[in-house]
Amino acid sequence: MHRWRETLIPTAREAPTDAESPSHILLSRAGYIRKLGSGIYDYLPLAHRSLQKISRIVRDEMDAAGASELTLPVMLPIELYAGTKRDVDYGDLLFKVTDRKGAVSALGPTHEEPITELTMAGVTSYKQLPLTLYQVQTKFRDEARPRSGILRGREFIMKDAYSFHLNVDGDGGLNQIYDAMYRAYSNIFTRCGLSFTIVEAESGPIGGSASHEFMVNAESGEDTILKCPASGYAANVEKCDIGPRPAPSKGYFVGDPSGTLEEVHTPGCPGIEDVVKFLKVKPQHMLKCVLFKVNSTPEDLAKFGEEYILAVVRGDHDVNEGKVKAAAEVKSISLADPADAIKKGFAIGFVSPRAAVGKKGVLLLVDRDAAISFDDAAGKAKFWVTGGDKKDYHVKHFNWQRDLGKDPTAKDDYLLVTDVRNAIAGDPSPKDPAAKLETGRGIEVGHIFKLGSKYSDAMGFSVLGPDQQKHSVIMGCYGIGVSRTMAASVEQNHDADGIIWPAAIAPYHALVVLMKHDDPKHLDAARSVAATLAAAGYDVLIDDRDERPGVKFKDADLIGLPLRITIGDKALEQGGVEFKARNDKGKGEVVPTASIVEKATAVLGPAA
RNA sequence: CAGGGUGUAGCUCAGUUUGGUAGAGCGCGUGGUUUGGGUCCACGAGGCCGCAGGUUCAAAUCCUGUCACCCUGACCA
Repeated sequence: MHRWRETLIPTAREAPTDAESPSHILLSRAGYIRKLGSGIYDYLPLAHRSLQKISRIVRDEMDAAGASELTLPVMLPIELYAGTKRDVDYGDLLFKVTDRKGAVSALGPTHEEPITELTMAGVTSYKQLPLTLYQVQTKFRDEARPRSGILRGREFIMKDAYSFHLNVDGDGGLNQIYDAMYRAYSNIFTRCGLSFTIVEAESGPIGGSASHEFMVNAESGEDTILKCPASGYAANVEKCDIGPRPAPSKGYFVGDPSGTLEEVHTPGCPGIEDVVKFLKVKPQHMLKCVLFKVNSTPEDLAKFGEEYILAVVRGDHDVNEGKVKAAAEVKSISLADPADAIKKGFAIGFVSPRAAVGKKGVLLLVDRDAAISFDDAAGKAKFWVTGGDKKDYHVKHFNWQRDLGKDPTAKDDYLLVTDVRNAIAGDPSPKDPAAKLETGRGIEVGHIFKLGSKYSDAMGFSVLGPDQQKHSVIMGCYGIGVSRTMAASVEQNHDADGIIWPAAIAPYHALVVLMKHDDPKHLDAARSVAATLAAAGYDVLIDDRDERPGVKFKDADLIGLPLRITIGDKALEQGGVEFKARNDKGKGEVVPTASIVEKATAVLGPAA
């Protein structure tokens, strides 16, 4: 039981100018967080309590899943990351500090290397596996652009877990623990009282094969997720496959032109949107051409020379980098540097599929929806607008067969029709072609990976198996953004007046509001109600400030505790207190003091 | 990293064009008033005008440099 005047809850009418997302605005206004630098925040007492509650649930479920908590250093010798080349792969994302001797340390962004380094020292036999270790700790990442308050900070609290196995399958194998973590994560976010979606995901620079993301459903989320209503399939847009799309009746690329190829002057219109406005065409009649450079190894570079990929999708679609990589069968690509590309003869901003023809080492990948000439739906030739391949020019009536500069229907290693775009709402589901994908937005709060032996191989971690042979240790890793979960909850659960906490992660369960902070009768009633609730296992904050009722009610809504109990003359005269749940619209009801715990339990659920 | 923008009181912002004693609202303190949804009144405290140079009799204001922060994109658990 705490009293408002004894703690620090600096509520404010106005949010800092730089706060834009709901969680940033509300957590700032309600006195939970304060910015100290770009992506660096103070967690004030209320935030601290909420974070502790989330952490407690996380620890509870991790322990139940057989994981053991430990604490690794935050400051790590850079050599540890050099060994797995992640000092390069992570690049500027890695914070570095230099000591007085000039030795460089990284501030841990995630701990695959140090946990492997630790484990390989003590684990030498398959008999010691499987092993799952975790920690809850502040992580550091020098984000290119921190944003949205604590949703993407440079310093944040994360639970990271790592598992070690002899095998992928079977008892004690990676798959078994991965599934256990999957269940633990589901339990964690369910217990936190959040609405979430589990999606298939790309594994990113951490690497590995399978991975799932746990997304808190929120319109303000940065990630787009797609769901199949029939099969239950859900995936991040970065990963989402598209079900079979019917080929055009005449075949890909086949069909007569819609008219004479016409060059049009489009000054200062490199983007699809600019052209759409300028020429008054619809984006679905444009071919969007995106140029990627293959990041070759020195060996590949010597063998194949510089390689480019030109991905073509319809103007209203987006290119999916992962699909481009997969289709081209290369490991790493990046958007071509414009200056570089222009030197190579690509008029960036005004590129058409023709730009890929007649150059060495350029692969042309055409999305199925872009590779048509006869529009079956419209029953006539498809009208295409695309780049003019010189600055400030586009062309109308582009026809694949007539204008590409080579026969697109001929078999050709450098031209491929495939799926290279992001899935959108309405696309056929990959798991049930009859069903249509639906979209939603989410905030990634958890991510689980099957790493395989990427790190153990890089660091030489193997154990002796029952067959007397050395085996690379198989790993999995599992992260939860603890501070991000707190912010995501606010993004998902708030209204115009403030935060609405799920009971499980609210800093306190109940706020006891004293109408007259200096009236002994009120004080006694407040203490007695608070003590009763505390005895029942609930956390209580008493607003004992010398403020007018309006201020207290506004602040109560703002800080968002699930239950508000008001001690005032009105209710006291009726022999009770006023009881109101944060998500109730009304003004509350008077309940007898004796039934407070019962009423509270109905709103909050049983005390933890 | 590219483009755009902002740094003045704890917070939100005027003042900069045209150089001349540092301003408002909220918040804070004191006194009064009010007392169930951000009362009202009076008085008061609070500023290295991001930092460093320069121009000038005089710089928040003009010039140069620099740092920090924000937005869009690129990138990203």
